[in-house]
Amino acid sequence: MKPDTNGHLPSDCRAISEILSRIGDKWSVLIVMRLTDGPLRFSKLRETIGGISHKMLSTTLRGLERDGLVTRTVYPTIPPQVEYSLTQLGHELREPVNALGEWALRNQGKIHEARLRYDASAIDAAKRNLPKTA
Amino acid sequence: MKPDTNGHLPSDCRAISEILSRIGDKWSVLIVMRLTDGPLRFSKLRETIGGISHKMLSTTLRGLERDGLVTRTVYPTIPPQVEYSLTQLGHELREPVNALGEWALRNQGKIHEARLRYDASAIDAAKRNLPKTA
DNA sequence: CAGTATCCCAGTAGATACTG
DNA sequence: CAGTATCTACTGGGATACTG
Repeated sequence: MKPDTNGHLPSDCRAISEILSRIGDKWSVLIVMRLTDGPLRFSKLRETIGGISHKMLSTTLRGLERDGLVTRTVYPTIPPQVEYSLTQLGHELREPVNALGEWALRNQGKIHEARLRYDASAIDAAKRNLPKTA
Repeated sequence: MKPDTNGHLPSDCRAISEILSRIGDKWSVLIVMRLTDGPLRFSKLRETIGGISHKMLSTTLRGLERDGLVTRTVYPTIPPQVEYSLTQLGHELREPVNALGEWALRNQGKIHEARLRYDASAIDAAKRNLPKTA
């Protein structure tokens, strides 16, 4: 296999792709970020992340736990208490994710402008195709 | 709004989440990586990325173009030729994506192990619940 | 060659209700 | 409180066929 200009093999792209499909879903990153400052209980986690359903929080947490990014601790009290916290691996993940986040923050304006431009020209194109309707 | 330990606001998390949902799909990153070394034509792009359907390549490229990450250039030859290349923004995106990729590469072993552990204990738990069946 | 449109299946996520 | 199960709606993505 021939490395590209960055010394990356094609197979590396697959690895990137794989990890992205793992954390690229709607909630994983949000959960990891929320656990940055310390452990949180299920319900607290759900509060602080707006808009996540009971089911999705449960499902996503199990996925993160399975991949060793999050630890689940059950306190056998009544009513039961369950705490979630980041593992070492989970904490380490935050670094590249933050890098991506900073890129996003830095460039969200440009992306927004690009979209406006694109959508505007798409409308123009549509008008050229449908000059007389309405 | 209160910054977390990294000086990030909760709204930043949304921005991260948003960009991730943009590039976190199955193909975007793969396409960006393939365009690293220079422009490629539609069919060439499709060849080098294994397994992508005609439709998805088209759809994903349009999305990347809309966000200003990719440029589409049409050469009015017969048969028509269309070249895709990264914009400046597209090239800049590669940096944080590579960082994530390197994290993925570095830790894929750990993740794999964590999964094996998790799955093994899940099976054990299942066995405890179903001791006599089969 | 490049791209769009249509059809269709499968996986995903929400709402709701129930259990330990 | 934490979590699972079910049912349903929506969407993503593949196959195919057609157009500039």
